[in-house]
Amino acid sequence: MKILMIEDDPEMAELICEFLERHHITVENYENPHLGLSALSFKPYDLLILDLSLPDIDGLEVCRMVREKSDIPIIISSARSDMADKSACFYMGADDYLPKPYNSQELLLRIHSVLRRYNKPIVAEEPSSIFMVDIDRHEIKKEGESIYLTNAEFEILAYFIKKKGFVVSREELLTNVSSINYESSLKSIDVMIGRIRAKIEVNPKQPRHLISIRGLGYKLVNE
Amino acid sequence: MKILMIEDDPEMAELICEFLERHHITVENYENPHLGLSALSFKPYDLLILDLSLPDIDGLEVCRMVREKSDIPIIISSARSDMADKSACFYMGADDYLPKPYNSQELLLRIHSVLRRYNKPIVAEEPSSIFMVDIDRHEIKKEGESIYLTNAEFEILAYFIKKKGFVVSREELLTNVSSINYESSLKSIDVMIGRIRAKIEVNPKQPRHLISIRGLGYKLVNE
DNA sequence: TTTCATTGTAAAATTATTTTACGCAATTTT
DNA sequence: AAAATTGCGTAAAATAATTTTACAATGAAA
Repeated sequence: MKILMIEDDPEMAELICEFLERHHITVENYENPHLGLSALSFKPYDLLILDLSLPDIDGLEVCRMVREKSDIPIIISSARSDMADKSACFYMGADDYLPKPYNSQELLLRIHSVLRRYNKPIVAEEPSSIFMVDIDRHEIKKEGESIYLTNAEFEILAYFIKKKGFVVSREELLTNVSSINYESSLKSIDVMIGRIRAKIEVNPKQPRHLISIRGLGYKLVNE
Repeated sequence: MKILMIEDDPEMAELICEFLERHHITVENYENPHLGLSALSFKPYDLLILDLSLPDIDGLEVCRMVREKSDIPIIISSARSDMADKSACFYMGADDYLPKPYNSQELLLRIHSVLRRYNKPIVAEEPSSIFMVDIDRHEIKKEGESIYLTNAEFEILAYFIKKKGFVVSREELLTNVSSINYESSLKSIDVMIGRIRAKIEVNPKQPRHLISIRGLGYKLVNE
């Protein structure tokens, strides 16, 4: 996560840098817009924080120039907080506008929100669960990969996932999973478990996820 | 340009409506969030303005529910202007946050800015959709290639695309797709699906996009 | 009115899923 | 160590849902 900043006030720049670095964001500041622009064309950045009141070129003009060459998310900050400027920024292709003075927390919030829009989540969510259910799409993913399951298989596995590792008895499945007939024999559960294993286990002979607990039933290890 | 608003204060709603209508924006307000939500699923809107302090459900919860089903741009307005709420909004997938009181001009600005972001898929938000609908041209393209579809076929497929991979039941299609007579038998849906498959699938016998979910309906895999 | 494309119906064919049955293997109990 | 229990894998049978087919109804355009 690396941010390019163009801000001519060294104190301000220092302040922001320190704050963001504390949040594990690398910031590179250029007090001179020309240098900043050339840095942008040579190195990859995730976001640009641009001050409006710059020496030499106007910030808006910088914004336009950036937007001509790059899709990078842009947050503009400015002491001039009048409406006209604001509109102009968006017109130039900025993604957010932050009137000075602002507190650092506010900036961080905007960074997150802008990045979210670009589908670049700052903190890659690390779900510790291997299996994730999407009821609406009738889909279960194992490590992000969607696995094809029949109705009963889907419901059974979803039930196990819901149970978070607790042992589930065959009776419990029979009564709680609607797509298996509750009058069926308990044996059919075994068959279905076998089929689910064939689909979710690397080596179905030595299951690592759907574990049988002799005499009790099965449990799911979802990690 | 049509906006859905969920705002329980009738005066406030009236004010905003009038202002926006003067700017040629159609606004439909629901004072009850449930009604608003259901409107959203039945009709197409360009943007949602959501009040946080609602009766019955919390605005944040409404936001989450909307975001689960839809990509619509969301602007949240609220009298509670604390940071926590603000972050929560963005976390729930809102696109902008507008603390009350605000003047109408400010709102209009936000609307434009949010819409601008959406129309400019700077980084393709939906990185790989195979099927794209162009309602105005009554056209659906598969990987850029426009495919000829009859009215009913078009609406059905468009409906699937809108649903983003969610399972759609035959009943749902019957009631939501206007060009199929809602008195028709559910079986006709299957026939139409078959016809659509013949047009969009490489091998209609082994569909890879319009997948049937036994006992539930169908879903579209749009990638 | 005729024609043509589209939509809807119904039955047959096909296919997928669930269930049962049974033999074998593994584990536990006696 | 033998017997009993429990779990596993396979295949066949039963069931149920989907797809295909052929054709009828509809409705808009010529």
